Amino acid sequence: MDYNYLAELLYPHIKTTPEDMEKKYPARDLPEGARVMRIAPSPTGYLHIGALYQAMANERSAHLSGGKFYFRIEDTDSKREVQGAAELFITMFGKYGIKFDEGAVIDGDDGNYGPYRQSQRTEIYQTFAKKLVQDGRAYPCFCTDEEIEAIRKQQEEAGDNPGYYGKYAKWRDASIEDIETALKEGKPYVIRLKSMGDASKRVKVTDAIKGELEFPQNEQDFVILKSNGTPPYHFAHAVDDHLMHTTHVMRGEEWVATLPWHVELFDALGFKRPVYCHTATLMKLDGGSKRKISKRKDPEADLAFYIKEGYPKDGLLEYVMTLLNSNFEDWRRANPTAPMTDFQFSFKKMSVSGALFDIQKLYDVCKDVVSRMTAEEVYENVTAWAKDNDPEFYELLEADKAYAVEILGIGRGGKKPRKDFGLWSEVKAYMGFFYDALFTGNKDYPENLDKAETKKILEKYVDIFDENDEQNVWFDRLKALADSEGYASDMKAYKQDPAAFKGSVADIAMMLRVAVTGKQVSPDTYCVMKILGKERVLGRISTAAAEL
RNA sequence: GGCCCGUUGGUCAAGCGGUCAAGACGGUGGCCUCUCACGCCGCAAUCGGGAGUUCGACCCUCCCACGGGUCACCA
Repeated sequence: MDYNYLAELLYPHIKTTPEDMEKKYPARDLPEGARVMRIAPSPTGYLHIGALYQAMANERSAHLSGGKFYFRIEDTDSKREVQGAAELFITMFGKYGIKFDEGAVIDGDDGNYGPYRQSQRTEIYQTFAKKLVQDGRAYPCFCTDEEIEAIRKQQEEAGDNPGYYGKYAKWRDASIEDIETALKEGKPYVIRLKSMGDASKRVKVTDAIKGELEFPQNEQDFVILKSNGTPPYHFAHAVDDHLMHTTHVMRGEEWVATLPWHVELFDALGFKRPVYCHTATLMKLDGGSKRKISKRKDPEADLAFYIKEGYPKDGLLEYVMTLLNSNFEDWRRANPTAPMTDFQFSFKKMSVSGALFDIQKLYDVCKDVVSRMTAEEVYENVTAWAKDNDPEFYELLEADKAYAVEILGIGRGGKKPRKDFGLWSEVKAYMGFFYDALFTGNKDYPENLDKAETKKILEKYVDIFDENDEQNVWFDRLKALADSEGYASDMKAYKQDPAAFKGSVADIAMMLRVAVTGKQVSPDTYCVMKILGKERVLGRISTAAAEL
C-alpha cells in the first residue's frame, strides 16, 4: 500500500508538515525543572468547582517551579458546546484571581502557542493525522453506526472485548481500491489509529499523584479524527500538549482508563510524553453515601453559587487548597498573614481518593479568612456582594462608608478577633440594627429576665447614661446600677451565692444589649452605643422600656 | 462483566515495620468573659474483613468485601 498516495487522497489541502509545526512552536525558554501546565476545560456549561481545584493545583505547581500556566479551551465538540461558556470561564477564573500567563482571552488569544481554542486548530491536527497516514499508522474507516453496533454484538456473543481492533477492524487493512471507491461514493469516514499494541502485554506509567500504574497495552484503533475533520479529546490532547510544550498534564482520574491510548499515540507521533497527574474526584455526601458532585443535582457544583451565596473568594480558595494539600491548614495556622502563594504546594500531598466537599468546613475557613481582614476590606467585599444581591443594604453601605467601616471594625484586629460571620450574606443580619431603616424593633430577651425588672432597669439607665464615658467608666456605672438594684456587680460573688441577688451585672448588660440591638448576640455593647450615639441609644432604650 | 484505582473517627486527614494512631471541621462537657462570638482545657469517635511474612504490622504479600472510574465520531 502506498501510504503517501493515501495521505494525499485524504488530505490534498494539507500542505503543512509536522516539521513546520515544530518550527512554529519552538521549545520554551525556561529554566531547568520549570513546569508548563494548563487547564483545558470544555465549554459545556458553567464552571465546575472541580475546575477551580484543577486550576489552583496547576497554577501553583507551574509557578512554584518557575514555569508557565496557560488556558486552553477544548471546544472540539460543537454539539455539546454552550454559547458563551468559554467567556464565562474566563471571567469566573478572573473573579477568583486565577491568573494565566497565556491562553484564550475574551476576544482571542494571548500567547505564542495559540490558537488556544481547539476549534481553531483543525489544520494543525490534520497535519499530524496526515503524517500518521503517511507512516501507515492511521487509516480511514467508513463504518456506519450500524456496522459498529453489529461488531459490538458479535463481540458480545464471542465473549471478546468490545471495540474496534484487530480482526474486528474492518478497514484496517482495506485495499486502496476499496478506499477510493468509498471516497468516490462520498461516504463519511473517520481516521483511526492503527494500533500496534498487544493486550497481552503490559504498559507501565508513573503518575505523579497516583504512583505506578500498569495496564494491558492498547489495542484499540480509536478515532483520531472525526468525520467532520475535527479530533476527539485524545488526539487533540497529544498534539496540543506536545506543541504547547506542556510538561505535566493534570486531569481528572476518569482519564486513567485511556492512558494506554495516549501512551501509544505519543509514541506513534514521536512525541515525548508529559508527566501525568491524575486527580481524585470531588465528592459530596448524599443521603448515606458518597457520590460525585454532579452538575445537574448540586447547586454547589457551580462556582457562581459561591459568589451568589456570599462566600469570600479567599475562603473558597483556602478551603480548596486544604483539599488539595491537607497540610495547608497547618501551614496557615503557622503563617496567618502570609500570602497563599508562599505555601509549598506539592503533588505528593494530594489525596489519591475522592474527598468529600464539606461545606461546613468551608464555612469555618471562611470565618477565619474574614476575621483576618481589615474592616475596610470587609466593607469592600460586603458592598460588592450587596450591589448584586441586596440593593437595599447596598444603598445603606454606600451612603456612609465611614459609618459602616467603624461598625465592622468592632472587635477586629486583635489576637483574638471576633468571628461573627463567614459569608457576606450574613453581614446584614449581623449589623443591620445599626441602621434605623433595618432596625425592626423586635427584642429577643432571654427567658430568664423578668419583664418588669427589665423595664425598671432600662428606665433607670436612661438617667445615668453619659455618651462621653470611657469604657471602664461606662461599665462602672452598670455596676453601680447593679448594686443599687439588688444585682451582683461582682461576678465571683454572684457565682458563689446566686440566690442572694436578683441577678448579676451580666443580666443588666444583656437588658441593655437587647434593648439597643434587639439581639442577644452582638458586638460589644459599649462600642455599639458609642457608634449609635446618645440620641439613638436613649431613644431605643426608652421605647424598649415603654414596650415592656 | 473486562480493565484500572481506592478503603485510617461522622467528614478532611497525618502516619510508610515498633506511635498512648497527629491535627482540623462537626459533636459534646467545662473554663474565661458584661452577653454572644473568640480563645483555652477536656471528652466521645478511626486503621473494611480474612489469611500470611515478621520477634513485631495501619504500614509488606495474597484473597475477599465494599466504593469509585472506564469500556463513544463527549470531554
